[in-house]
Amino acid sequence: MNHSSFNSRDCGTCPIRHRAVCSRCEPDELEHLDEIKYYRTYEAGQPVIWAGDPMEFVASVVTGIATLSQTMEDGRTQMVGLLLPSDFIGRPGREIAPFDVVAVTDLTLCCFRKKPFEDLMGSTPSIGTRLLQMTLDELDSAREWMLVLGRKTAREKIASLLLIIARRDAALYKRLPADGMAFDLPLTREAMADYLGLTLETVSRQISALKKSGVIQLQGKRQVHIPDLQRLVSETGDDLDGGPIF
Amino acid sequence: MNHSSFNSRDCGTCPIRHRAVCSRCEPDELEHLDEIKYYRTYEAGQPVIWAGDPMEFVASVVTGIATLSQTMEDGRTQMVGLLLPSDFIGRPGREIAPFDVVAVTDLTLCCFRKKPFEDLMGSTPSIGTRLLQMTLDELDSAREWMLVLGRKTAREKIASLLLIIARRDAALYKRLPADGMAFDLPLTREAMADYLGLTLETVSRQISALKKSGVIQLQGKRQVHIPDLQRLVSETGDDLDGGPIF
DNA sequence: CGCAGTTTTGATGGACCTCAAAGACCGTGG
DNA sequence: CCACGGTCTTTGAGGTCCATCAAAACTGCG
Repeated sequence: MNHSSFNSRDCGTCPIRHRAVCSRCEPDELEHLDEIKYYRTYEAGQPVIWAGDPMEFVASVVTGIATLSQTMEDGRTQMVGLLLPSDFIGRPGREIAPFDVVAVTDLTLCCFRKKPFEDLMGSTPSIGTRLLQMTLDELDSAREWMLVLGRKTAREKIASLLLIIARRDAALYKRLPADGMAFDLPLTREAMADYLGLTLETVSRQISALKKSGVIQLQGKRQVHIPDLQRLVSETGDDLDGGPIF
Repeated sequence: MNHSSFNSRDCGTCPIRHRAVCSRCEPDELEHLDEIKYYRTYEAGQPVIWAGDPMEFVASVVTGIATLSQTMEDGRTQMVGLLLPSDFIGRPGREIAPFDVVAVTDLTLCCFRKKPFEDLMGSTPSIGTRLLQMTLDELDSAREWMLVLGRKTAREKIASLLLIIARRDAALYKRLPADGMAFDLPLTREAMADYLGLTLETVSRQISALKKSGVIQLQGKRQVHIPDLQRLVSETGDDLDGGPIF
């Protein structure tokens, strides 16, 4: 995957133009956003914000992946979100960041200082509307993930994560997820463990087990091949007839 | 606790007037809402919506408590939210309910048919703004709960739940949570287990253990007394110096 | 090659689940 | 009043899944 930084400064050619918080904006509204936006880049592994820090800006992920996570005093950590291109970071009306944000791959953000963004939101309903829609979707996703964390077995958790990544990967390339698809795992075993509420050893063992039973195939440590998507779905424990896979 | 149904039809005396989705509305805006609102009541235990059902309305909880939950085919269930007075049910722009909603106590909802509500949202920015704020708060809560589900021990989970209920109970009566406070547990052991990702037996055992070590005292099965709030906080595993308790 | 970071694999133990039964609580009806 | 049934809760015994501790294998890189 190519995570080279995003160079264009033109919203018209922006890769997340049609999905991000600005996607509902008219050309004249976009101009206002354009005036106050600026880009920031982070290398893989770099922190973007620590929980408790004051947040001077809000931002959209343009390219790359970041994680949103929480850490307890004794070091236990739980990832609470995976931030992909078009996802929004920060919230209007909050001074302090509630969670850590860390770049997993090289990362480009389209940033807005908080105050000007809030002002613009007041005068541009389409931004608030879109942000509400995105936030409601995020809330549904978070609640679905609560089922994974609270009730699924380690094997089901791994299958659920693989399916999510497969779907997002397919969406990124504007295809439907299908049999025979392959994708890169953008996360280390430890990051997967933090997402799933497991240890990295358990993650490794369950991935090996899924490989052994033929649900997935691996090329190296990170490249995953799905021979039978329905098989993977059934391993998640989710309802099979719950509508379309995507 | 008295969950007698809410009788008044006047927004001015509505108990959730200052916290619900309508809290930012001006008097004239409130009139429009008033015209399209209607009340529905449910008895304890009754379902409000099943996941997959079409949703004809959105609503605010006026009195009582409801749960938002998800169930797998084999019966494993996970509660994903606790709906208290002023909380909002449903979302504009979605046809199908993603989760089950069940009344835990007797429940009164202030309902709006979806289409008129959406129309009103378009012309009344203060509703959308407030709904965005509430949704962002809900999202933060959901993410905090993910840490509980993914990383906390059974004992820490119980303590976390008791603390949340203690805070909400204090907020309801507009007091600060304090030493010596007492409150009713509105949930059965099974409902607590579904919230915490545990079995009801484990919930029962851990409550007994907390009682035995003096962190809580019980009057009957449902009345809880907290002799030392800091003690309870420290049992949650959360950061102690993380700002005010409430 | 040697080293650091990541992943795999193994051995062991413990936290929590499962199955089972008894006890507490509460409303109903004899 | 007390017996009765239903629901909720507690307690016990045993098993299992996953965490923990430990070490080896793999990967990429100077």
